Amino acid sequence: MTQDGRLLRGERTRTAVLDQALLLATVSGLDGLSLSQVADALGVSKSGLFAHWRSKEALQLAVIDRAREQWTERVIRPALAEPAGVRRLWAVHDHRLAFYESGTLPGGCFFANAHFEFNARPGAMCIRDSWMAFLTRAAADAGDLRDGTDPAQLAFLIESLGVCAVMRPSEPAYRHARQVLHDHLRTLATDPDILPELP
Amino acid sequence: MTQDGRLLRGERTRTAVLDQALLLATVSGLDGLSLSQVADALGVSKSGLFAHWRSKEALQLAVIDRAREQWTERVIRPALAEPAGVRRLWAVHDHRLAFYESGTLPGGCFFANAHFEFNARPGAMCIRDSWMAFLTRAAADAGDLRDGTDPAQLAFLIESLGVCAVMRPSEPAYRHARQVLHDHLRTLATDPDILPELP
DNA sequence: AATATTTACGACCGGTCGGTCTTTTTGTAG
DNA sequence: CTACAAAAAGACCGACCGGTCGTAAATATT
Repeated sequence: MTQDGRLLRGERTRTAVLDQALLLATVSGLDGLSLSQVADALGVSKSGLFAHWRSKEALQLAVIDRAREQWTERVIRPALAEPAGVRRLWAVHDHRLAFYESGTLPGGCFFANAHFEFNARPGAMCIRDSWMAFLTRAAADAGDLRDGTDPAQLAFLIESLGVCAVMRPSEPAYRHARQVLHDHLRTLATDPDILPELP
Repeated sequence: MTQDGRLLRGERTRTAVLDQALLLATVSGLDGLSLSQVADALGVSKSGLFAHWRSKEALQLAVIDRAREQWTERVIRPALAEPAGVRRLWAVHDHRLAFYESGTLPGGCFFANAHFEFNARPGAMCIRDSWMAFLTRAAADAGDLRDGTDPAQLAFLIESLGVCAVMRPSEPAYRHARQVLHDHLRTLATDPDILPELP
């Protein structure tokens, strides 16, 4: 670990800028994000940002990386702590909704927003591919599902409910998103009772 | 009907501008839409647009109205042609996906895009409320569903699958979106055989 | 104390934005 | 042909955008 106060200061502002930019990006969009807005919100000068990122695009890429780290820590890691199968599938869904409910990002979900922002533009989102692959893998690795269950189809359902819930964050939406998948998993699981009960 | 050639010409360009603006709005976003882009794409001057709409906001509102008309004609009206109940619920889902598949709007779904664009900003989308109300009503009016079926929950599932399908338009996504709801409706319907078979 | 390095700032640039104003073109009617 | 009205064009404005450059302040090294 470095002890240089200059580098420490730089690292501090760098993370502060990234956090602020991530917040603003979920509100104004990754493209609608303005360097002036980010700088003003933190009380720093706009030109100072260029000492850390050579262009707006570089900052955008850093923001994406930051969002991915956050997603991994808040959703994927807790799910991997559960045993593979129906419990892990439920955990990933539940932690995802809990992350949305926490209000960490005022704009809901960074990736959903970004996906809809760029869905018709070149160089689209490749991140979501790995996310869907993760869900599909989690469904395929579930040995406690009835034979004939289509992993891709189940992954699609889980993703659907999550996206729609964050689309209009409200108590009924989160409740429905949980209820539908809970019911569905109970019909698919060979032993439905290993699922935690809904509150 | 007016016969004045001047007014006819104005009406023609007005609809042409609205069509173009709707296309661009699904790509760049309703806010990211630029009057210069719209004008250039049609080979007209930017200032000429202000003869029809006094501001960008007025044009945006007109675009929203246009999108709503299109949605009504392509999705809601064909669904209302079906008898109330499980068949109508299926029709609204199927026609919606077919509209997405037609590629009419390069950006997928205007309303989904707009919703994610403004979900964290004041004066958010009120249109989606009436859409969800329509879905919920269609589910509540279904007399051919098993007792105990929650209309709001079923509407949430239908909306989820539609949104997720347009999120990444692909053959598997559309297939999954149809398969999941088809299976689900068959388990809910008192007479599953009135549902049209999937190809 | 002097020097080098890293962070941060203020002034400034070209370009695009939404919007205004004046003028020209296009079509109707007397 | 003239008078008039609607539509469209063109020049132009202030504001904001991403980005550059020279410089000052803070920190470390010698």
